[in-house]
Amino acid sequence: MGRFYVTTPIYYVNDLPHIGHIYSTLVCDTVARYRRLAGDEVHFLTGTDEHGQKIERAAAAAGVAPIELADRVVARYHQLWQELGISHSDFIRTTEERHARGVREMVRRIAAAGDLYVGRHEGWYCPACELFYTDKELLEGRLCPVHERPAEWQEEENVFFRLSRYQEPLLRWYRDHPRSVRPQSRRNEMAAFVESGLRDLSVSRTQLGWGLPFPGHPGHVVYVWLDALTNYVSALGFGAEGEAAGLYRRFWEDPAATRLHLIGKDILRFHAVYWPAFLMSAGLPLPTTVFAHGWWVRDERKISKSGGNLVRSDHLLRRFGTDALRYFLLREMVFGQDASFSDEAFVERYNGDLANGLGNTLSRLATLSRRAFDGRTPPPADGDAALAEEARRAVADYRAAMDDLAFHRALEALWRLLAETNQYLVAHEPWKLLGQEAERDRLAEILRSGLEAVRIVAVALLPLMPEKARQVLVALGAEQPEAAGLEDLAWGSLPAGAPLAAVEALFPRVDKDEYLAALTAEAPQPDASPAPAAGEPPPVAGGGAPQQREEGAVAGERIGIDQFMAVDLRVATVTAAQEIPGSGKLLQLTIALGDGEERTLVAGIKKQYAPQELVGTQVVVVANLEPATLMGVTSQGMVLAASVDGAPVLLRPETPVPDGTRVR
RNA sequence: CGCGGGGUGGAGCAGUCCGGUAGCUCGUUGGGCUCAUAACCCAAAGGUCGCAGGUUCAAAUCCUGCCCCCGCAACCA
Repeated sequence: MGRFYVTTPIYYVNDLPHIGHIYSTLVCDTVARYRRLAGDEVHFLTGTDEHGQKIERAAAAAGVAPIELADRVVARYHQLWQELGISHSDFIRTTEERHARGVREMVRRIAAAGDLYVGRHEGWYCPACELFYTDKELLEGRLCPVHERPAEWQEEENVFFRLSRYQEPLLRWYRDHPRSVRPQSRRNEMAAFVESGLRDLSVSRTQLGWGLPFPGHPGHVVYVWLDALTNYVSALGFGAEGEAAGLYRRFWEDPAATRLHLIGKDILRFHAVYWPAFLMSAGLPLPTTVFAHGWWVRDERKISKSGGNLVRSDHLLRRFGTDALRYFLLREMVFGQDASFSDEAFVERYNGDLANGLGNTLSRLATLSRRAFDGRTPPPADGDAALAEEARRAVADYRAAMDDLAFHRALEALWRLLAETNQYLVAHEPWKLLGQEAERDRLAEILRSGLEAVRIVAVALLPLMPEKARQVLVALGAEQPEAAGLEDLAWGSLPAGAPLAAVEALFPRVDKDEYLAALTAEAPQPDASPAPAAGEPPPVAGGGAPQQREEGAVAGERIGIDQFMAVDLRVATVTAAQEIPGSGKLLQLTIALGDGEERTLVAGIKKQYAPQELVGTQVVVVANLEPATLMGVTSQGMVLAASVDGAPVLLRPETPVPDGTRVR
């Protein structure tokens, strides 16, 4: 019995939700449901981060006010969380007044602690981008890399936070609280980072309109991270008076409460360094644990050639249902590490674990029991001691794993019990006892034991696969599955003589080859989203895998023949090819375009082609492309290649043709 | 010295924090069962745990050094 506060990152609204957001949120939901099962008072927060330049720009591009853009994306989040059965208690938006109030209070306290001062931030600034660039980022002649216009030397006054003052306190926090940052490797990483020295942090911006006004500094807005991170307390009512701050007192100030921030590893530093430092400065309690999970990466093996890198969560949801996706994500990732997603692995887990494992086990037991006992669960009987013991062990392992956020191990323990149940059935062959009146008690004992094991698995699955778990419990005659608690993991509470519904397949088996073939055939529906602007990493967003996207639209608008003809495509022979020192992807090519004209060209094909195999072969190049300099080499054109999952395959004439031949 | 992940039977992975018989899923082969969603059960084959040192009675696990692979970024005009 305790209080448990769990948060997702707040997601940046310039991007639609993807698998990374889904995963972070799903994990939090599972934790929240588990703590509720354990009888804790739980508060589960998620939300959106809506300030910042990128939002402002994206909105301008779309011709709407920033808040309208935010509203749209937020609607998508609400819809998705509903589809996924996310059980959050609250959804905070940083554009809400309650949040602004919390931020004001946070800034006030930090200022009162003497941790703010005004300093200068200076550098090369591009007025068009509204961004500072480092010398390294600028093009030759101090040109903006985006606009190729001269950058201006600008000095900006900023409010700084004395982060440097918290170096030692942070190190002490890591050292004295082994669970402060998890997994341990991340805590080491943060400790090393802090040990290497902390510089004060600029916490205001003047270049930005779309943000919270910085108290006491007209013309400044609050730095997005200070703004965003504060959501974890502002949503609880921090900065409010009386009743309105009740949640804050219960969940943040209560020393006995657990405060868990679940995040993706990409935003660890903000949560494990800046946030605790802000809190220390403001005199607030620190989180109990910041847990950084890994990323989903799309594996390289080509399951669907045209599918690109997208994890098609919407497709999976439609085809397999929420709980199947939940199961896969929770089972496949070793929590804390990276994991790879593939359609093949998904179907295999679906068929092997869900259809064959859980579904079929339930199905065979239910059918036997219905036949033997007139459509009902078995009458009271002794349970099998051996299987009960195995269930007890599985539950113990499950609970230890869940307490440790090791979902993959928790599921493993449950599936081990299912396997043991199947072994138990084969060992006792209840089907041979059907219809033998003398063996009725014996049959009741066997089936009751098997069903009991399945019931326990279902209770344990409530936090992980809420809907399917509930279905199983209802099928087994439970009257109020939603009222279940951890105590129901004990052996022996299967309802006796309850009507046992004919169970249709819980997870209908899917033909793997057919499914994968269908995926390949299907056009890759690009899940249209506002293109994320490149640049600084998204604030509290992240929360998981920055999803890799298939570049470019397959088919955009049509163009006229004249537009096509504007591209000067020509055949050329590679006369020399060499590596560019220090480059991992680029080759420098010299090509002959006929008429004795030679050009230098840079191509990103080093990983697929060796220089010597290119010399003497013909390729197709864009001859009238604006030159560009890459890794110090100026490229006067571009080699054409088909891009297969990002790997180039060169286009070459079928038979040799004169250099300089036009391609059309 | 850019950041990160990884190298464990044929494939995909646990196990490494906290040393003690090397485990799971899939696949293969043979057998069994027939209640169940072509499912379920048993058995077999198959592993120098990347390499080299070190610590230890004992190392996949701890320490040191090295090799290789993969993401991301710098760089795919």
